[in-house]
Amino acid sequence: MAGKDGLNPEQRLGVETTRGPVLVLAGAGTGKTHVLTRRIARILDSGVPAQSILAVTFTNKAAREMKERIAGLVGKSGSGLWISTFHSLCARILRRDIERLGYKTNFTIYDTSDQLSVLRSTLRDIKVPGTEIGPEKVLWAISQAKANARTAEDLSREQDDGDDAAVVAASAFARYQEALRERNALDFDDLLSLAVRLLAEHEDVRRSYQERFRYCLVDEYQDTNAIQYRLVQLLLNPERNLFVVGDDDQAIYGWRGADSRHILNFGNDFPDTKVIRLEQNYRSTNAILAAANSLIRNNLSRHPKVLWSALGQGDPVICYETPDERGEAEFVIRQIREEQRKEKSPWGRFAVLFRTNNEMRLYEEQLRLFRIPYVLIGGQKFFDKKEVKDLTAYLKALANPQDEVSLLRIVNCPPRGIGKTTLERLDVFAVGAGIPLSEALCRAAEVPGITEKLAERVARFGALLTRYRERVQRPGLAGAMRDLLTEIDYAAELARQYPEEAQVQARANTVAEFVADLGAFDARNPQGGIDAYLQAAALLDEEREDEKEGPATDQVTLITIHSAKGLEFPRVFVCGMEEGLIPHKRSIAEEDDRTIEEERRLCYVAWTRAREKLTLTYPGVRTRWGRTDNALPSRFLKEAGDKVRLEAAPKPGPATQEVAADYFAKLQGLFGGGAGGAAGGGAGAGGTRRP
DNA sequence: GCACGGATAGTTTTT
DNA sequence: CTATCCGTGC
Repeated sequence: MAGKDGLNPEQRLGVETTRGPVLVLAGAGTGKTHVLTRRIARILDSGVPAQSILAVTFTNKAAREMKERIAGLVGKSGSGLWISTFHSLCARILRRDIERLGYKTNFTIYDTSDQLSVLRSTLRDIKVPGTEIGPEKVLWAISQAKANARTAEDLSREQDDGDDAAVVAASAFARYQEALRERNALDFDDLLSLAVRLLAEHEDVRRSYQERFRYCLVDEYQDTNAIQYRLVQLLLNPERNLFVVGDDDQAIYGWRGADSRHILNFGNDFPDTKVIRLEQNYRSTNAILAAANSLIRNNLSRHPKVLWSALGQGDPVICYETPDERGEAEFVIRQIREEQRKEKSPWGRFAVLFRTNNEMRLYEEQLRLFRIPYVLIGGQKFFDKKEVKDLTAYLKALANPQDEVSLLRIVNCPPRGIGKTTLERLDVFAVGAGIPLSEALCRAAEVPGITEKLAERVARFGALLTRYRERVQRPGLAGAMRDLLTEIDYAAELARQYPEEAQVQARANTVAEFVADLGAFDARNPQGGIDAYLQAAALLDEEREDEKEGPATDQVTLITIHSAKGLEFPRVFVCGMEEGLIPHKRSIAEEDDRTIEEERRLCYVAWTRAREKLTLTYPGVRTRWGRTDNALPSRFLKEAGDKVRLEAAPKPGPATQEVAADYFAKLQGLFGGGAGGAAGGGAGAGGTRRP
């Protein structure tokens, strides 16, 4: 029952309660972003300056959306608001005062592969006895520790559970951290933990932020981890105008250290908390909500809520069993095709949700077969592509001379004949002289054991870096990059690396895109600043495809449940509703109620993405890694009781016979008559990929 | 330094 | 099954 201000009574309470601690329990689709943005607008209206308000989100997308919606509400008076992700907030704080922690302000942000190469060399150094544990697992444990606000000492004190990775992590942690510091580099977790350390240890810094941010708002509070929780506490001043929004039923990032106890115990942290429950859902039909409600009721640790909607009963939720996973994909895509034709429904209304990325392959195949436009969300990110990594490594090495990881990445890209032995000698020399490796390159002639010819090659590379190091400090990054690409003849390097012309072309396009991205940055930032660019690049995952997208794009969405959180679609299919996937095998193995509850929440998130109609499917048998196993319907289907009907998927009727013939013709066309070939990778029949 | 072959592991992934 | 990583051999 919305008032003329467009708010229902609970939402209005959330908007108007601007003082003191407030917890908004916002069920799926209950308009929490609406409340957040309206509340910020209200605070601004009351005369509070924009720079006194801080709103923190988890994703860039959420931050962007919030900014846009506030701009729509208050226009220019919203400028000066701090609306950012946890990570970019911390990067901003650190950029200003990180020197107090022994880093320089031109620090580099390391991604996972950079982290791994640091860790690999750390592990090599300490040679932990009898460990065949992959560095990935160790890195995972270290990251987990940082997210949980644990120090290296905590970790070595706690290694009781017989987890090998944790034991190795305990001994490697401190040295890994020191290696990062030597390289003047931070990993993603450090952005948070160092910002927290800065605020905790330096009262004047803490004070200045506390005085500045008189109103703090946190979105998706159920996903905060220990370090984020501490950050929020440190920013809070005695006024404690803290407003958190979240839904404990949608906490699905426990495996990354998120702790839903933060939202469950918020009232204990602040005994005078005002709790507001948003239970009116504006998204889904009651058939969908009834199924979701019956499911989530089975979780014990939660704030009880029951969603309802005024949108009518709607179509029943049905779960279809198909013979196998191929039949499942065929069934779902056939369903989409028929509905699209019958109801003249745009493709963009449909989304297919999966537990894992690799389930999507068969669906892609089907979509291509029928020339249906689709978008696959959650594939390889722009900044994860090899070419982009190579080029950013150049920029990183130029920006931060201590960044050895990036330097080692580019030293032989393209190959310069500088081998392992040479690099070792250079390293020994650098350590002895107390200079960074990048500087040692220029003095290769002084390094013992390096032949004159080799030394010249090394020095030439060193000189190249020195030259561009100066250049990138000035504006015009795109121009610098273009010249650099020409100078190192990166085009030839691509041709050398990839035997197929199409591959070379695709990679070259990515490179062009990267240069264009630099150009866009130059335009936005006339003063230049490579440090600013790299920081933005590390924290913003580029969604340039989105800009072009607009209303013209009309495509079916294939997406994992995790990335679908926060999104909604009129017509949703959730596939692979079987034991072993939802809930996942590894969660079942842990036989811990908490993990099974998280799986249940994941399922809940999936189901509540649907506006009009929700359909579930699972295959009777599934072939995975060459092994065919019977699949059992997910326990969650039974938990939903009669709110989800179980049926066998109907076979294609006679009406679809002609389509089947067409299908076969296309199949032959695709494989050139021979069956069983590769479906052809890369961008083909209109499928697009986006981060 | 590079190319190839064998071994290995494969849930989710906001930054 | 397949993508990726590591080690070996040239």
